[in-house]
Amino acid sequence: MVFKRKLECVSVGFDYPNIPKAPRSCRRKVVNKRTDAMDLLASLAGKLLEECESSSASSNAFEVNTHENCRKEIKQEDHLKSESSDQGNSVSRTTYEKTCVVNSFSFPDDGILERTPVCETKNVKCEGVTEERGDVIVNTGFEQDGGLGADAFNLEDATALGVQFPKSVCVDGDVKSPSCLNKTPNGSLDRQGNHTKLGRDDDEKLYSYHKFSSKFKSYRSPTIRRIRKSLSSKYWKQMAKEFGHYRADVGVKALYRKRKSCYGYNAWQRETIYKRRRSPDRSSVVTSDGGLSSGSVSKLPEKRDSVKLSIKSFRIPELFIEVPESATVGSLKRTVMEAVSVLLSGGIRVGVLVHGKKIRDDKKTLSQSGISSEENLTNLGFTLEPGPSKAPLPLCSQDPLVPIDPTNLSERSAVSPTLDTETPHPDDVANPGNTVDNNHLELVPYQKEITVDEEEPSTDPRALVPLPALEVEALAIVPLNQKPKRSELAQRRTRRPFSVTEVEALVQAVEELGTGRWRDVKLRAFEDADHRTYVDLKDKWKTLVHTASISPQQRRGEPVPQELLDRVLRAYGYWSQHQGKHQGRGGGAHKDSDMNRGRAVEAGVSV
DNA sequence: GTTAGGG
DNA sequence: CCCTAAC
Repeated sequence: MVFKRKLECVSVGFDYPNIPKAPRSCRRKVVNKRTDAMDLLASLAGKLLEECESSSASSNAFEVNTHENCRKEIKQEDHLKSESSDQGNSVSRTTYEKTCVVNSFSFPDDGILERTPVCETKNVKCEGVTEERGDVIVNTGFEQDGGLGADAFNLEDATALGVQFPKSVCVDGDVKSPSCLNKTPNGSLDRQGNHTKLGRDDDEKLYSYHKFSSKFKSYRSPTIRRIRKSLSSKYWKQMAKEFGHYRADVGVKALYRKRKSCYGYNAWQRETIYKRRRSPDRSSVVTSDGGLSSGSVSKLPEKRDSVKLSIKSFRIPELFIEVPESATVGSLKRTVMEAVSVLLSGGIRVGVLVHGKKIRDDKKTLSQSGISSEENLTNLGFTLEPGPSKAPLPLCSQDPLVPIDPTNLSERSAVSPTLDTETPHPDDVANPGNTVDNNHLELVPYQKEITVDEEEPSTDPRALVPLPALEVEALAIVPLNQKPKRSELAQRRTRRPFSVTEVEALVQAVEELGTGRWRDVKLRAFEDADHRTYVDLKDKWKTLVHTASISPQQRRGEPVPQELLDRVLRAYGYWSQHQGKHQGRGGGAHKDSDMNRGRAVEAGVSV
């Protein structure tokens, strides 16, 4: 149900503000938001795989057509075979094919492609290191030259390409431009085709993200569903881990919401397809290249003096949370969730730490900053700093390293949560398989999602960037929603079913006031019920009418006396025919007498 | 701030 | 219950 509609926006993906249809202003905002950092990170992550692929691919064939307007038509077909051995004993060998088709990429600037690499450092290595500075910490682990495999990632490439032009993501497979959807070769809308193709390999995790304009909302792709289902829980859990106690399900939900409003706001039609797989060593990787990197990779076959690193995890900054002891764990989770959300919604920046010292000069090269084989890089770290990005990620930045100004000090994100210690939150339900009442229905899908495909513990210490997290976040930032309202991340009010008594009072009030004066109804019958807003009353009335219209067998929840339902129907019918007549009139004039009169009439006519 | 509706 | 468009 609810899930179904959300299915449309299922996953994930990096969203890039290059959709033709999107108002410039919107796109701009995207960039200014979390997009900055998240795009960057996402892209970095993406490069990881790119690196992997380029290094393990037995063959690569690209075809890049450059049009005037810096439009790239990239087609890529890879048949790559990769093999590697686990650190353990088993040796896994994976063979897969890769088909990549990228249509129409727009770049704001030609120069970029030709830009020369700036990174001059040599391969360096070190094991995962954690730097803590009170900010968000990104653990980095430099890898040896040798056993990089998929975990290696070329910063140079990433920054030079993916980071700045994250047009699409390609993980081991199809690459699609967000705009592909709208621009199939024949000019027609094409959603199905690619999806279908994507689902062929069970070993791959596919993500599809749809943003539809309202007129496409009814679209339901079986393939999409499948893709959705294939979403492995471990990734969400991974995200949860990476982001502290971030609750994946809630997070997803919140994001859905956020997106939902976004979609309503802009009628975009976009699609980004992700293919995800487990790299030989079970690390999760993703590439983000927008096709551009693909082409470039072929151009820059040999990149010796590069720095390879992997970002193992992200940590959130210090969060201050205060909850009463009586609060439930679920409440605590939500609180943390909210805190994190607030943090993220406030924008984040990326900082680079070397030996615990922040490198503020974005112009410096890595080697100049002390990031090279000559140095002990165990102290290299990245920080995600809270606070609005004051230096929007320039699409054509000439700085390949850290496009985001990392100068500001971290800020604290304090949250003074309002906890409810009432009914356990649906998310607290331990067993997803359990039947839950309507209230929880909406969340069930997520629970399921999260428990599907749980076979792999994902304990690989080298786990890379929390893919899902990035994807989700990347999505979250796409928003065209100017002001990330706090409500977006606020928790939903706890459900409080109307009691028969309340229904009675409501019916009574509506009989007297009609169905168009909810504020009055509120004042009259629920004056002291602070938790009942007039909107609630209106909604309740709506459901009451519905309930009264269906057979008793179909009704759920605490049964409402038939007598009351009859009154509901009666009042409904009455006021339906007396709308303009009585509505808008001053207060209690048409009261019972009116209603009764009307009732009598109705009774005589139709009841 | 309210209303009316869709989700 | 939430979210929005329209008032």
